[in-house]
Amino acid sequence: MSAEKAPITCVVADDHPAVLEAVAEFLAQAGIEIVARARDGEEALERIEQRKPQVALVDVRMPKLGGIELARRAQRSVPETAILLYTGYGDRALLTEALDAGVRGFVLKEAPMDDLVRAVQSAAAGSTYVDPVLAGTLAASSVGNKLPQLTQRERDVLRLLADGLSNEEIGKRLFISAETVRTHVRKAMDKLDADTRTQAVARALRDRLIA
Amino acid sequence: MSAEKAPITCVVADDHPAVLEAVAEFLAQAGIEIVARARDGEEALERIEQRKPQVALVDVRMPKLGGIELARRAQRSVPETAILLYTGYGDRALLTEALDAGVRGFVLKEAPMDDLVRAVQSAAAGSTYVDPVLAGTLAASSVGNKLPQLTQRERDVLRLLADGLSNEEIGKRLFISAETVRTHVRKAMDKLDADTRTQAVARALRDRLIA
DNA sequence: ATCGGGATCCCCGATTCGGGGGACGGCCGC
DNA sequence: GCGGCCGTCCCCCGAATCGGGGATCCCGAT
Repeated sequence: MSAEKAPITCVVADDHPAVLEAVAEFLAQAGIEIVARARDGEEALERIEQRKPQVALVDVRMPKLGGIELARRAQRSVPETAILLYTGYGDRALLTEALDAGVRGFVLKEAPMDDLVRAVQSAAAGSTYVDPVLAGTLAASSVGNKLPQLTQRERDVLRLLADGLSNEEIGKRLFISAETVRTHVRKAMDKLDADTRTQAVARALRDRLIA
Repeated sequence: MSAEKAPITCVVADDHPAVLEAVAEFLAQAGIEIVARARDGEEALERIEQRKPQVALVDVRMPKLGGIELARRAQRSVPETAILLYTGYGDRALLTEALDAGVRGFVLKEAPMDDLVRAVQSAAAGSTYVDPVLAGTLAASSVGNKLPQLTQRERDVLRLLADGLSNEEIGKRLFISAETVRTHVRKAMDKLDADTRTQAVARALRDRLIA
């Protein structure tokens, strides 16, 4: 018994043609059956729902529908498909967000391509593959290093703060008093462990808590 | 006369193995001679200086040495090599910075791979290739929409500001007075057209003027 | 040689911020 | 039903910031 079991079925999605081709080609040569390719999130979701592959290897950043949201939806409609994220970088926010979106694995684009095969095989086998580098990040974040949870209101305020509005102006915009804005800002600063409102905004931006 | 002129020589550099393979493979099939491949900026620069290819297709973000800085150095040591940037996205900051770094072209990773060939050929022929999408951005930015140029000092100050330091603390850190810090902040605010220091930091972060 | 820009420093008055406190209603979960 | 979180609003006070001036020095470009 060697190469004669049914091949793993896989959908590949990436908005970069080069990546899409390379990945699909490589996996195919490794004996994995590429049942579909997609260039954006929506297309990927369609293909996954149509073909119900064992594995879907998707880019995180794609037009129309990002990898995370794609995973979230595919999780509901096609739970038997394991979603693997193919990402160029990994920060805690992405990691944790993807985790509870039901993602079954991470592969870094910097990693050797052989890792792709291992990841796909792991995912198909039901286990989870996480890139070693990301695993480190993950470990660090689970050892008490969880990133703060901002409320919607706090994000609203920080967002406007980042746009240069004063407390007063933000209050007018959100139909609340400047005092309340101050409260939100201070609570956000507290959560973000920031000494100044500016630092709070910078941290929120860097951690992608606000856009 | 068709396929029998000397092939264009090209170095390809990308830290993502998938991209590196795909691009090199594709260009090779298009009759372009790939004289070297590199996985990071330093390696790329070495290869370029050794092989002096007509074209070097390099990723913007690479370990050790980014594409822009690579272009800047290669421009001095090997001016006969045309540097093509292969980038996943294009914002004005990147575009303008790359332009005066001597970059000879841009290709988006989202673009069809055939564009790669055209870009390489254009670059080899001495002209400049810019991805249509980026060309749009470029046009928009040349119609008075140029993004601000911050001085090193201004970036330093904004950087520390983003870390929550006060003027006083920044001054201590940079061995200048808090008053001078204020001046830099105000000039940066001025350039960034920001109403508050917080907005200045947010804009600088978003436009990647500071990290 | 002049001119501009960058970096440095200073003063002022008005406003805002940071950090502390308290308060009230609503909603959700236990 | 009660505690806890969220969102809202208010007070005080000292410190910092804002926006507007002006000033000096040096270097590189013209």
